[in-house]
Amino acid sequence: MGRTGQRVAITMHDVAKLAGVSIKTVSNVINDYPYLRAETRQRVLDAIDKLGYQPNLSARGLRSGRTGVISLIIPDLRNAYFAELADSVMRAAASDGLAVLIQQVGGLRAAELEALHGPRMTNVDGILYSVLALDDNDVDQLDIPTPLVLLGERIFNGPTDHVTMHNIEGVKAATEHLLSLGRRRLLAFGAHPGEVIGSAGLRLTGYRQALDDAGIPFDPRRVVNVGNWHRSDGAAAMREFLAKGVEFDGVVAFNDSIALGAMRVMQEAGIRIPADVAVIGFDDIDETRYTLPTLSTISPGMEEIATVAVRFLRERIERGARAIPPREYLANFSVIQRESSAL
Amino acid sequence: MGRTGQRVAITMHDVAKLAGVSIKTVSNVINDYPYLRAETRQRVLDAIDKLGYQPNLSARGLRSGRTGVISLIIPDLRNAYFAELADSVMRAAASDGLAVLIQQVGGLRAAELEALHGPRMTNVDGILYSVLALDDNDVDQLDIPTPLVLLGERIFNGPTDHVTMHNIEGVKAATEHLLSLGRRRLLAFGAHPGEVIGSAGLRLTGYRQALDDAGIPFDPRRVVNVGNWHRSDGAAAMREFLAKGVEFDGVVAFNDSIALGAMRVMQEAGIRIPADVAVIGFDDIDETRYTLPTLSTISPGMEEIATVAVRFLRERIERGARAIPPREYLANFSVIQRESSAL
DNA sequence: GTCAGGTCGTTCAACGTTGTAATGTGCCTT
DNA sequence: AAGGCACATTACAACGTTGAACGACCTGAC
Repeated sequence: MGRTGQRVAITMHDVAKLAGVSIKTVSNVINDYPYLRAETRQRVLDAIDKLGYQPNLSARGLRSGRTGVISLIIPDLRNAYFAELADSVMRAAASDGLAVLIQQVGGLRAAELEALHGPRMTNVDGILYSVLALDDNDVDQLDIPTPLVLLGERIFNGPTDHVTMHNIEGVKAATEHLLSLGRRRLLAFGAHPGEVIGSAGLRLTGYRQALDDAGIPFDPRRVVNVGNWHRSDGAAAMREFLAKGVEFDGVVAFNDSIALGAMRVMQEAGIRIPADVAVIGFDDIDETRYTLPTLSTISPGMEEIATVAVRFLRERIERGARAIPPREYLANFSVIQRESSAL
Repeated sequence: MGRTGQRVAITMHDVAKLAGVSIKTVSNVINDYPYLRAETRQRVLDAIDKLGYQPNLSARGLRSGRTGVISLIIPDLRNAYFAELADSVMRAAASDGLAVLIQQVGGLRAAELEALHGPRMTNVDGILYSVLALDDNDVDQLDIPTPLVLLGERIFNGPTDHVTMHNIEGVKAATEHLLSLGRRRLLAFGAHPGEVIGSAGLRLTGYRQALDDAGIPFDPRRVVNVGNWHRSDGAAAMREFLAKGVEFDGVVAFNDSIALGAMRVMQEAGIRIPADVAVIGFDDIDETRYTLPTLSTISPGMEEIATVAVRFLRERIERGARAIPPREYLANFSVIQRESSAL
């Protein structure tokens, strides 16, 4: 195999010679071409077995234009939500025989663009892109030849499929859940100032809708900004908020990680959960089942999102990147009540 | 691009024509061939820019035998330890310009073998393999033409590099730490019956060595088996153990996840941590900093492991899979004391 | 004035596979 | 008996790139 001469791999030629057929017949066997005598097929399979032949995927990729690999662009695997998303996507892809190349872009604009436009995109059949840095103004950046399916809340009405969750309705239901417990002074925890679209913007809208519907006045002092959505950011934001002395009896956190960070800080401060403050998060990541107290949350239907996203992408790969008009899919969510919002 | 005619990509030919040079010169520009007039190089770069040319990685991979992709074989991204490992590996690889193809094998023997021997291995420059299902008896399965570096505790003395952590010494230090607090009735939490090598076997050895050195008799009743090492397994094992009524005042858990599951169950049962029972885990996953109480643990030097593993692999890729005799590397560990074992 | 050696660019073939089209077979139909 | 059709296999070229080798030009040294 090139360069230094080491690694001389077995090719179709070797198999063909051993089986006494043409190289194309070997190819036909591998690709399940129907018109093959059973005896010929068997002879080829035996030769493949004997030599331990494995098709060269680079060559196949070059010739056929298909690599059997899709890429998944996400900010960061250290974030439990994305680790779980990656897991779900990989399992959905595996059942279609697709491998997944994960590209961590850390929420950096340049890195996201590179993943979309860089050379690696020539090497994958399609891209699953969980948008974080780009927004609606960058829609033309999505006009690439590779089949593409969007995830996340940053871009709606893009030129291609978009699979996402009920952000507004989910947080609205979360808020209503805390209201139903009699809590009235709820924090919106995780806002991004000025953001309208995007997870933070949409989720804040859900919070406000629930308050409006219940006839409870909106109090901007109870909107807490949290820049990133890791545990440590939630902890820091809560620490700062407590220092202000604004009263509250419930927290609607915009994701689980910041809810857990905040919970930890509240407990340090002697606040009892749920007795003093009820908490609900968003995402239903695994660890919410094992914290003390366990965390109520919104399950956004991640498995469904992963399955549908891979299916949409596979359809675009098979029928052509532009052959299908853009689709929008919203997964079903559900409210999971646990100890942090028990009666 | 093949099949259906859509996606006609720009190739070196187009660039060459526009720049008025041969296609090989374009290749030379891209590959930083030194003997190029600055003016020629610029002309080519301009043409590349103008056309938006991106090299076809399948073709490059076929011709040169290098794809710029390494694969990382791990059991499961839902396990925080492996998600963090994957993150560290990907960042280390990215700084070498390598992409990472993660293969989740769920600890299944067949899946691990497929990842090692299947066709995908023809498509990657090297493999980072975190062994879980195979063991010392399978060493000959590792005799593959692709450069390979092993992680994990299942296979020592394999035919290739092995990068791992101080399991015995780490748990020994963890045990000594609890002993230094005056605790004497320590659980070894996470054993696998009969296992000698492998994380569970080695870590149990560390626990016993610490007891021996301190002259404390080993009590087999305080060895708790935990089949898998997810939070839920730790929770279930602790629930079962508490039912037995065996007294204890410390828990040496063989990883953080089961420590957290166990901690949660103990707290439900009214056990105060660390007042009644001190707890220490292993791995130093992110969430141990945010639980209540925060979890003391052994930091196994994961960043170092990832960096060294990628470096070893890169060296094997560059110099040939067999050109380097097997190396063994053990990362430095440290004891991280947090609230769960505070005085 | 010649030659060695560095500089700059080119030609050619090959990596291993699959799409297209063609070539055989045999059997059934008319 | 000739044509038609389903089956079975093959020859050939091409996918886009890079390694090997070579040629032409220039500079400086003797």
